[in-house]
Parts: sequence; C-alpha cells; structure tokens
Amino acid sequence: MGRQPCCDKVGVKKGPWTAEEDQKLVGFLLTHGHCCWRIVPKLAGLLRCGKSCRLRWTNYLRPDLKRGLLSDEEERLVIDLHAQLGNRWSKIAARLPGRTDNEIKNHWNTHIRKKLLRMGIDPVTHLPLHKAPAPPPPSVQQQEPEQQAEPQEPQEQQQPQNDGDEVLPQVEAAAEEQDKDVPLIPPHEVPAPPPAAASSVSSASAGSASVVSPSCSSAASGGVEATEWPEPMYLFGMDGIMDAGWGGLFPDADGGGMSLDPFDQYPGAGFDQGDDWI
DNA sequence: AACCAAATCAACCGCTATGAG
DNA sequence: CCTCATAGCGGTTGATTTGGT
Repeated sequence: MGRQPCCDKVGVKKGPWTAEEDQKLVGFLLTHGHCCWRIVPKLAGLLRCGKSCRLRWTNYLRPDLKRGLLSDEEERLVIDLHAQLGNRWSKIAARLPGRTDNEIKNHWNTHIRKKLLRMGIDPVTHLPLHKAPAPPPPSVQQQEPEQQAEPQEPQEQQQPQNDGDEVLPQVEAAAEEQDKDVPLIPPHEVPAPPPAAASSVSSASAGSASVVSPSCSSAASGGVEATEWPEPMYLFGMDGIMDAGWGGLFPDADGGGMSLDPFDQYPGAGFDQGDDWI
C-alpha cells in the first residue's frame, strides 16, 4: 500500500485564503498551538490540507512577521547572505527576524536580482557581469549555489564587489563562523526588540507581552521580536483569543522563545484529546 | 476609458530530510 | 534496517495589481 497522501485531495480547498479561514486557523493555533499540521485543518474546521495551513501560517499569519518591503539594510543583508549561502532561502530568512523564506525569495527574484543586474553584477555568482561569462572553474561542473557557498572559498570573490561599501561586519563574522548548519543567531541573541515595539504589540494584543509563535520550531521565528500583527489579526480582534490563554499559557520563561510545545504542556486544552487525535 | 504588458506576491507542487515504529 | 508519516525547503505557477499606450 502506498503511503497516505498528506491530504486527501478530494474536498480540499485550494487557492487564496479567505478572512474567515484565516480567522479559524489563527484562532486554533493561538489557543492550541500545532501538534502535527495534518490534523490542524480538521480540528480547526478548515477544508484545507495541513501543508497549506502551515504555509499560510508561516508566510502570512504568524504574529512575529514583519510586513512590507525589505529595508535597505535588510536588502544588503540578503545580498550578502545570498553570496555566501546561495538559494538557501530558509537559512537566509533565519537571519532576518520577521521575514519568511518565501518573502525573501520573492523579493530577491523581483527586486534584488534586477537591481544587481542593473549594477552589472551577476545575481547568481555575485561577480561583475563582464567577468561572469568566464568559464566556470573546472572542478565544479554544476555551478550550484550550494557549492559556491562551500567552505573552500566562502567570501573572497563575492565580497569585494557585491557591496564594497557596507558589509555588515557583525553578520559577516557570524556567517563565517557558522557556515555549516546555520544555527546562526540563537534566539536569545537576536537583537532585542525595542521596548516600544514590544509594548505596542502587547497593547495590541490585550496586554500580553508574550506574543510568540506557537510553532516554536519554525526556523525563522525563533524568539523573534513580535512586530505587528498582520492585518487579518487586527480584523479578527484577537483580544479574546489572547485573553483566552495564549499570553498567559505559554510564558516565555527563559527569554529564549517558546521552549514547550503547547500540546505537550496542555494536551487537553480545548478539546478532547482522545476523540479527535488520530 | 479601455486595453495590454509587466511586475508582484501568495499559494501550490514536488522533492528531500528526519524521526518513529 | 526498513518503511512510512511528517515537516520543511526551493522552485514554479497563476491571480491580482500597476503602469504604459
């Protein structure tokens, strides 16, 4: 027998999410967290596949997401990181708090790539275009970004031209050290959010300061500052939800972001574990 | 005002890695 | 060790928006 598909394709809705669906998903995740995405839509009353829910959450609904265009500094950082890591968007996103891999990928393809081309820089190799046509190094047949980022010659060729002016030294240093598997900036070392931001958020979320993503395992969300709730959140009026338990239920005790899965901690919260759990 | 093309971005698809049984 | 379920990742698609003629 083949494996069970991630979602039964029949009766599964696709396409853009509606505000109502967003509300259901956010409401569910904020009160219960997620155990396995596969069952989230069922429990949340959504006709979506779990994968779709996860994507919607990580790319759009997560409370710690920044919205809007990348700042110049973020852009430079992306360019710099891309020079080192290649198309490993999730790794890049992990170093830009509040940004998603999808967002960065899109921004790269629509803005940065063109900008680099206009500047005469090959967005793939990060070399000047007039140099780029040079034959690839014989040892490397497939010039995969992966390979470019290999420890052998991590930065030498990229740095000089990709942005001679500002190279964000601290990021450089961090990147150099943690080239391999990029745990990079541990959550607790992520630059602390300005207090004002935190307080504004907490006021927006009914006075709870611990607005963190329930999907604590998410790479891009580790202990990241809560910036703004995406519009849908405002629309929903999350106050009730926050009051209901998110803020107080999962205290960010060690300051390092969530350390406990809500499901582990409150297995029975809100619904009968025995019934619906598959 | 209407049409068309380009740009943008949310969402989907398919593959891989990882962990549990 | 093998099989399977799940999560996560990167590439791609398609709907929508914007700008130009």
